[in-house]
Amino acid sequence: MVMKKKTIAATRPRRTGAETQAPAESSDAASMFDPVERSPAYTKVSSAIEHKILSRALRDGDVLPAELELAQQFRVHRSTVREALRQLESAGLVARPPGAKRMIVSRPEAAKVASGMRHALVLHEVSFVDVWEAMMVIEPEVAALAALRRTQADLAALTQTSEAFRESPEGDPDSVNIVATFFEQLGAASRNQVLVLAKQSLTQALAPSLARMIDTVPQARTRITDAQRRIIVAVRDKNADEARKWMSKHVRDFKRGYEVAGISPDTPISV
Amino acid sequence: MVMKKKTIAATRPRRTGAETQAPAESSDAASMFDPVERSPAYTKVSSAIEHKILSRALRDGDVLPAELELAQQFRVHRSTVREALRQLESAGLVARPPGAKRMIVSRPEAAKVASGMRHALVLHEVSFVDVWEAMMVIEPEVAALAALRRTQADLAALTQTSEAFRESPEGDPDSVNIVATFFEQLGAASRNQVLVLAKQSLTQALAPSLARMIDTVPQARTRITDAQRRIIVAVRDKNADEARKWMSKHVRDFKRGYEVAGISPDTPISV
DNA sequence: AATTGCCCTATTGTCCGACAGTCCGGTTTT
DNA sequence: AAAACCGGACTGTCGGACAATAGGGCAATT
Repeated sequence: MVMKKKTIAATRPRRTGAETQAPAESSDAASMFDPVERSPAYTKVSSAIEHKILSRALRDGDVLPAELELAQQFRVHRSTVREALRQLESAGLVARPPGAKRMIVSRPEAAKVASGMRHALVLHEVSFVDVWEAMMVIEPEVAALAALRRTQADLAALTQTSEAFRESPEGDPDSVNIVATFFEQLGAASRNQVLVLAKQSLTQALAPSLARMIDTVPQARTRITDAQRRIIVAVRDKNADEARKWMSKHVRDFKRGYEVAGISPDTPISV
Repeated sequence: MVMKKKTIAATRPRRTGAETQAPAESSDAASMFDPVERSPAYTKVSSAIEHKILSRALRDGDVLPAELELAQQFRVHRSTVREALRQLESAGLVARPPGAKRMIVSRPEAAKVASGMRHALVLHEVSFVDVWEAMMVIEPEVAALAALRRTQADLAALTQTSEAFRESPEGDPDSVNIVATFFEQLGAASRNQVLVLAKQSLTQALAPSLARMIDTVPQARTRITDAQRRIIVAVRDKNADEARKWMSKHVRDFKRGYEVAGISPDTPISV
């Protein structure tokens, strides 16, 4: 167990070196050689594992081998494995159940993906209208689908959420979350995971400024309550057109609210 | 070395045990204590940096301090910093320009976000119809927006791409990429970053199976060519309704293609 | 029998220290 | 001035260490 390490270090072909000077003697505009891809070991390790996960050789819930064992299998140092694991962890492909030692393979949750998208939106200084526009595209259709596919349980959940919103006190900072939940449940009722994923990012991105809006515009609460009620009725009656129509109004109202609140539609969304 | 552990074990409040029996004598279902949050240092470091980036104290293009310096500032070991950096790297918040030493702050590219979403879709075994349904929701509207907002350059790009597709040889494995490019450019023309992000994931997710479909169904190529032509005309004329209509047909055709190719709509999309 | 206390082992989180390979900017040589 | 050279600053990776803890097993206790 002592000499193994030496052997490895000697075997390992100090990765770089012969690559940098190649381009010097290429003919002209069209280069003769493609830049050689030099990727650090931690990337190699992480993509190896990632591949196993995506190809479902490792399935959701499987326990990953211990770091040391991985290190031995890949013939790299444990630190290297750990760096790889951090990549996968932040991608949501592996996770550690609270208070567990080993990592398990997991599929990225909607919230995780959404937050990645939210980061992108924030950093690209996407404006409120852009998000709103996307909502105008997606939400009404989702509502329509939900109306067609909802189960009794979906309906109950929606009703309860709407109830909760109606009863939430005036300045309750939690109100927005309830509104978000309503959207989320509608997504769930649409039985389309893809749309749910896309939607969630939007609501997440919008939430902070929406909160301010609701607190500023007095009519906001009643308008939201009203829209929710209409949507619920449409969903209950499996009336896709109505659902679409009211969701459309509902989302459109958001923009109105922003205008009334004096928030410019071009304000970039923020954290 | 023997009694140290004893002391520790005694001090440590055996977390799990305490929780499980708490509900026994508590008033009812709600447990009395929240689980204490224990997060490793690498997470703390990475969220500290993440926060600085999202709040734009660190802006796109800024060079991060060297690992050693970060380690000193955070008072942790360099390895710990590196683990944190890997997290940020895989989130796309920092990146290293090819052949550069220091890391720079960057905003997650559309492709990055899209691939995160694609992972999620694959692992959740989302079926082809789900993706297709989402496309049916998004793409026509994007086309409509594109028609309204396209510039001359957008139009040129679209035309060129469509041209490229028409000229691509029969079994060319690159054909799908050209189709994808067409969608992407249309997204760009819509001037809505949010929709672009959402779209891209869908096209990415669909691409592999789409490739098979195109190769299997003989009529596919002409139908695609035709649809593209119509869409381009509509976009040229700034005719939103026509653009929407033809994009709708175009996407619907995909499903038809799958049916003809004998691919079940419930096939989960794969890598 | 169920609970509690104690110990051991496998593993993780973190740290130290080291070194080769490479990038970069300045210096010397041609 | 262009080319070759050089030393410092960093990164990538490694070897090695150690404390803390999750998980089990075993024994003492209720």
